Amino acid sequence: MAPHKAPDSSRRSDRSRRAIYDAALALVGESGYRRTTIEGIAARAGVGKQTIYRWWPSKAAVLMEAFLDLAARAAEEAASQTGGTGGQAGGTDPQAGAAEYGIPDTGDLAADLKLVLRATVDELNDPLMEAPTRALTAEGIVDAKLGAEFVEKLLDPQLALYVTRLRAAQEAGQLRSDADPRIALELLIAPLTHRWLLRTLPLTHAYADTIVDYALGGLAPRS
Amino acid sequence: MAPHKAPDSSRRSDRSRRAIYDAALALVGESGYRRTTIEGIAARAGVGKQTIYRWWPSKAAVLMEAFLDLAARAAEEAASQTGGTGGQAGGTDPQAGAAEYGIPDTGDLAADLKLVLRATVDELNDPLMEAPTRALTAEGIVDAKLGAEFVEKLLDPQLALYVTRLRAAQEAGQLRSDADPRIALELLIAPLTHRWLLRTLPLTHAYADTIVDYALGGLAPRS
Amino acid sequence: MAPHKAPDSSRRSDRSRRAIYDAALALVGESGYRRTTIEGIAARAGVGKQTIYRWWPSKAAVLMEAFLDLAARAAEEAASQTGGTGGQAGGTDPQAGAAEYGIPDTGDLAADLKLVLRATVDELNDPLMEAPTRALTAEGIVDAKLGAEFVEKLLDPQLALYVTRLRAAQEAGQLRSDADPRIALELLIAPLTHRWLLRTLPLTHAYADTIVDYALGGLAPRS
Amino acid sequence: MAPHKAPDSSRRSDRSRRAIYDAALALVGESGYRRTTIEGIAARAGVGKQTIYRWWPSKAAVLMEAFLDLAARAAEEAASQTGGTGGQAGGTDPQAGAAEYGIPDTGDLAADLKLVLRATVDELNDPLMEAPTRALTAEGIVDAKLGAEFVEKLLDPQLALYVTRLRAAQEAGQLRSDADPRIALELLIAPLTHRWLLRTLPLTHAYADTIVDYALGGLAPRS
DNA sequence: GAGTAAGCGAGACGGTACGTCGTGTCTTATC
DNA sequence: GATAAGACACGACGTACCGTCTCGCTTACTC
Repeated sequence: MAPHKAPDSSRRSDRSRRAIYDAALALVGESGYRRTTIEGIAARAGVGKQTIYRWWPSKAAVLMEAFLDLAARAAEEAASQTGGTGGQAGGTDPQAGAAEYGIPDTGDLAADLKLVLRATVDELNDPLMEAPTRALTAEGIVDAKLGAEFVEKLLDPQLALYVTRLRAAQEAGQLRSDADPRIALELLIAPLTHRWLLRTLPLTHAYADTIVDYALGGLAPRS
Repeated sequence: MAPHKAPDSSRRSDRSRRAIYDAALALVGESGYRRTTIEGIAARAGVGKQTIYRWWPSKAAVLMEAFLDLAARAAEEAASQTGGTGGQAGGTDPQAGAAEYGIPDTGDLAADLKLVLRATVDELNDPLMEAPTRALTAEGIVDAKLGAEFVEKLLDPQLALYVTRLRAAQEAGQLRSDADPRIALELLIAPLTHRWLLRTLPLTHAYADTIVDYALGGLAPRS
Repeated sequence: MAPHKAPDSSRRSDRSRRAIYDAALALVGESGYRRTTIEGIAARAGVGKQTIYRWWPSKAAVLMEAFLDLAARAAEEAASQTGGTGGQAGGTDPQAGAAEYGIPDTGDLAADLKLVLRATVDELNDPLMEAPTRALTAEGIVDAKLGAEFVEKLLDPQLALYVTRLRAAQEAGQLRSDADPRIALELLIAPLTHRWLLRTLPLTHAYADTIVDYALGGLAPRS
Repeated sequence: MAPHKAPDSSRRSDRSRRAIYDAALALVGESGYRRTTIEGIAARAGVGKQTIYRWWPSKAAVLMEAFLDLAARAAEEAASQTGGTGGQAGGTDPQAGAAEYGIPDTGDLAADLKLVLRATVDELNDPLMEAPTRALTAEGIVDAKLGAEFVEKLLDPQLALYVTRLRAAQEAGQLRSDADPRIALELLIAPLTHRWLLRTLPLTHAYADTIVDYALGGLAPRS
């Protein structure tokens, strides 16, 4: 393998890094991922191309970091506004973003899930987030390495919140005790993702509600 | 607007078309979609570049058609082996591919679904199909037009089979009468797609079975 | 060796070739050879970079050809004006340029040489020719391959004219019969080249005359 | 204008300076002037790039100084071996190098010139000196400022020796009294330089001898 | 059966972006 | 305060493909 002598990150220019994040997100939003080029990002950020190639292996990696940074900043901002500790998740990890404040636990599982899934629907339908999220997801589907990073850094932290909430529901007797929360959560999340990614049918609050109802109640007739 | 004078498809070279299909699929399988180029396909197919540009608007479109052709040929072959009449779907449409023969109806909904979903799992895990399917899906996620074509030509025909089977189940009293089959099906299909696309966790027969059980039985405890 | 599959020169675009010549000469004249870039030439010529890289191995090679072409066109023009028959040199070879019409032979060797050398002085002092000629010469000094081409295509044809004239002088008894014309000519030419290349002292008509006198008469006192 | 605040040369690191000379000469010898880079010199010399930029304006200037230093060291060595005062040139100027010991004066002008010109031929043919000398000369041809420096520091001191010897010859009646020594010398030197720079024909001792004979005796037949 | 028009293999063309290299400036830490 | 190290903005390098174009050639269809 290429040793490639890693650059000295202590001397890295923060100014350039942030400018690159901004430029990358802006360009992807404006022109789409395909038409966004590294040269374009560099030009827009007022940065030499080499500064990008020095710190990132690919355009996708730049976008990924920019995206993570965006989420982190959003979370920080949210934290400073609400004054802090949301739910059960420890507040120090900036990665998980807005979702880190956990899924509420009012005692009514169905209601709590609908609340969260409706929020997810809104987020997915947000035109600002759409372009970069789609780009990143699509890239991850084709590039296994990037996909793994995407899952690890963005998806898994969010899914963990569901696991937590579902376990609590199990203890409260609102979820079958023999159900695997990790799989149960997929029954809830996957249909939304499916519609969003493949654009088969519109993704609405009503749909989210229906999914919760079907998943909890089951498709088979209750005897 | 120049109407672009559509070429006379009656004079089209079938030999070239097939060679392009083969080259496209082979190259995507070998080097990935990204590294596959139109020039590369033309060279491998022993074809002029213009012959590709004449008939297809994009690399993705070439791959899409190659893929549809592959599915059609596979279906044809399957048909000639089983002697023909599949399920309820009329056998003349080559598009729907292998799935067109329908979901069996033995009277046991759960068993039938598990059978079909296990087959889907196998198909998704088939390394031959993996690269082009992923490439096409990813492209469709970013390019709405292509995505629509993908859904219309490949996905919808398959989903229609589920709708048919689920409606039958409803009439047989094995599915809640108030359930929308189009949504119910997503509860079953989406988790598989989710795992496959995002590679979160392994996609196995056991997982398919569990999904069927959870979806039919519901996550909430039976009273 | 790299096979490199030579391009099909019969399909070459003449328009592009000439545009490249013009751009190269103009840029070298305006900004100097150093600051002239292949990208710049391509842009100025309205040509893709690859069109340059396809046909020439280096910037120097482009300039060399442009220069030869310039000389050829100048010669052609001169020919069409004077109506043709120059001196003893056959008029069909476009390479040698203006010099091909030979060195006059009035019977007075010294006068003839002074005439020609004064013309050479003027040519070397012509600011239009200066930049590209210097660039080419300098490049040839460092790059032996290019230098050989320079000598073969530009210098040797001119020197041959001197050989011819000096041989005639020998027969006329105006040049020592034991003198090698090829070497004799260097005594005449080299001092001019020397001053021009190294810029030691100004290069004037008087200097040319003096060189002829010294070379013919010898530096030693006549007994 | 920023006067560029000249650095304090008293604090300059001699160690670095010499390392840079060595690296520059070595690299030019190994890879040619073109492929030699300032970064490469710095790396090879174990020196920061800034140390080069602080003290020299260009790559050519570095090489020029390195070359002068080389000549000076060679002269010093020669001096310490022969025990000292060579000819008429005062021994304190290190610039002129080996040539400073002057052109011998045995009374036989032709023999003395042949001796010196043969030595020059050998020096020009020395493969060690060839690369840097060619590089420097070529650079000077294109860059007038550098060329002037080259002439002033390297060429003129050597030519002055010829002037001295030729004047002596004039006084001894071996050179026409009306001949300008500065021009006469060019008749002798320029042909050698010409062959070496342009590589038209091989540069040999015999050639040097012939040049002396032709130049002294003249090309015209002696009456 | 000759004439003609389309598709075809081939590949040159004007371009855009790639990823790398070197420039000359600047900053940081060391001596 | 000069130095070794090296990040930075910049710009050119030479390459790979893009999508368009023009060449002869082959292959139907038309008259």
